[in-house]
Amino acid sequence: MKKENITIYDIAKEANVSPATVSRVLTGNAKVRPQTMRKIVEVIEKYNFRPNSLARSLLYKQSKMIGFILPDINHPFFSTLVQKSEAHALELGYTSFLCNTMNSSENESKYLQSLIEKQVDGIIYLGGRINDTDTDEDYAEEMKNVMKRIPVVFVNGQMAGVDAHIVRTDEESGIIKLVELLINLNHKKIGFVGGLKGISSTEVKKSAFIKTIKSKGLEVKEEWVLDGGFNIESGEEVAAQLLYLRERPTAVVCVNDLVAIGVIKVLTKFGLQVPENISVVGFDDVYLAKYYPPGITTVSQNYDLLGQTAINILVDLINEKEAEKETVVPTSLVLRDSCKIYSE
Amino acid sequence: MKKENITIYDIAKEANVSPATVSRVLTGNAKVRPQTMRKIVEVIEKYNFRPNSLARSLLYKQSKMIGFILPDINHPFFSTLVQKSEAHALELGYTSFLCNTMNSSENESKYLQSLIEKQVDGIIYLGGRINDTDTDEDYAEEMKNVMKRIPVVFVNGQMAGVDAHIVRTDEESGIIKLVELLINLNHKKIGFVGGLKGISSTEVKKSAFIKTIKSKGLEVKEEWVLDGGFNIESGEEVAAQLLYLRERPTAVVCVNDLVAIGVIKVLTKFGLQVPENISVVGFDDVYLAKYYPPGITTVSQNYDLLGQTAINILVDLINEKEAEKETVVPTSLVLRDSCKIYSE
DNA sequence: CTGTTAGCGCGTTCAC
DNA sequence: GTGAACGCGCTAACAG
Repeated sequence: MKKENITIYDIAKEANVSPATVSRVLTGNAKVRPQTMRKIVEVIEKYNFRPNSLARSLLYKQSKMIGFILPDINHPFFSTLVQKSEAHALELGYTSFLCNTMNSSENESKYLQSLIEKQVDGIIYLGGRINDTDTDEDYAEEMKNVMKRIPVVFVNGQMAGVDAHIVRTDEESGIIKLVELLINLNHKKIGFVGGLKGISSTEVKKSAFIKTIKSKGLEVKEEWVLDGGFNIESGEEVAAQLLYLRERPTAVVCVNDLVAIGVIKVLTKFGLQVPENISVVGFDDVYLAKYYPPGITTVSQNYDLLGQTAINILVDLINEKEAEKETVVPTSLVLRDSCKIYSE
Repeated sequence: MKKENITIYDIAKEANVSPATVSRVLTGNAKVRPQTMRKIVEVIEKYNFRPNSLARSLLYKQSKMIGFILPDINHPFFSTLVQKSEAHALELGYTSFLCNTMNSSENESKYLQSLIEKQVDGIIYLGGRINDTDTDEDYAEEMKNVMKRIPVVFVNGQMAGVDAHIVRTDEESGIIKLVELLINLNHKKIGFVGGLKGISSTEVKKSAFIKTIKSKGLEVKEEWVLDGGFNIESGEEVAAQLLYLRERPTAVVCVNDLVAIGVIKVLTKFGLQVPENISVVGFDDVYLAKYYPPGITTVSQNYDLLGQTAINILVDLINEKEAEKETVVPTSLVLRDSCKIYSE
């Protein structure tokens, strides 16, 4: 089990210098005579020596690692966001630790503990309990405890009573853009489908939807507002419900692109063409949205900006600099072919 | 910058015991009087103390971390595989470090060094240079150096001259199943599209394709075998080429599902219905394959088994147990609606 | 059952 | 410009 590691002592001995000198060439923190330096570098390369970052972190009290907490890396929204964030973190000298909670609060707690033990310098919270509208007391307590020791940034989430730094997509204005688009396209019967009660993103979107519809003097039919979930299956189920309706909406806003895909799939299957017979729009601009026929009109999350901002704020916090308490990242409308002008 | 960490010394002092005793209750490696134990646990909870795993790893010479090297977490094949593998690793007590190389060999080298410095116990190589058919000398050398210190498992890849433990999907038999299916459906003009020359997966699949076609007494037309890449865009481009042909194949085997999606998209756009006018099959059984209309017939990679096997072998190597040098994971045909019987 | 001590690998004083 | 010594937080070994 015990690995025989090469250490600076071995290097020092072979190069006839002290470990301290080896350390100096490693860090570059002090001057070393070129000749000595050359010799040391030579030995280092000979043995392919790499300093043990564990030891270094122990000493510095800095691990140069950040933890990511997210529900599921398999969801394109998260995989894209993670990829962008991670790349930016790497540029800033941080490596990333991914924690897929698989929507289990238990896992979430375990991972949180694990990240603390691993001495990560900060945590990016992409999803999980920060998405619940009703904050669980115990979780909030746990979160506060974590935050006492480690800087945390919430992305698109929040917790009641937890005073965290937040970076969030402007979901409200995104939905408004979508609804206004549909209204401008002459739609008067518009539905909102997918998402779950109690998940903040759903609530934010839904109320933005209702507000906009009403402000335009249109009606929000209860049967056109259908809960579901966030994946393709949810969209399929919700579409089935849509089909049962005596009076169907002429356009549907979906909580995200995956739901939109599910909706389009089932609607099409049963003979309702999108956008000819019904318009459907999504949210997120997942890469699929572009490819799924007919191409889904949606709102882009601005992954790059969202990820970079989150990392920048976290790093500022790590370095004990001031940072914006709440940053709102704008969205942009992406026009594709899943909606069209409504005409009787 | 310096964080004031709570240590076992603080706990020990407060509980009027020695650090060693605190350590004993932490590890459970020795008996402690219940009364003492209770007191210690109490103090630990009071301060919400967590042991520093960096220090522990330094001592044990084991980090309980594994590194994953992969091209891009945003590709559903990798995100699924990672998710399955990671979950299994976690069950075995290992946490995972993801390294997205973004198809850059430079990043790959950097990450490799970083993983060594971080003292990961093992590395799972999901993709990157192990997918090249022509092995670069320097990379092979670097890899061998890494493997001298850390166990490595290659998933669906290999390097000439590098004697690694390998877990791989039986791509050959997968392709054979696909081609035989098409032939049984009466197709006589079959193409193979996507993938890149010099990438082993492509070469394996392509030669399995050619072999099978020939063994059935059919012809392999050169213009029906088109290189491309591995994403949806590649599929689109390749489909455009297909459209130019005077004589088109009646069925196309794609190097993977994403390419199949791109192909179907463009073909459909230009009026060729799938499967009515042309049959298209993919590979991987990415979750999209199920949803992308008309539902793509493909070969499933058996992600669970692939991931678990890789982790099991790696962990065996870490524990210096014997392990299979090469494990082949079977595939299974997934029938959906993107191909049908050919009739003149 | 419990305390003392040493050392994992490294970097940073402080002398020289 | 270089070396000796200490300490980061933890646990195993050895006494008691």
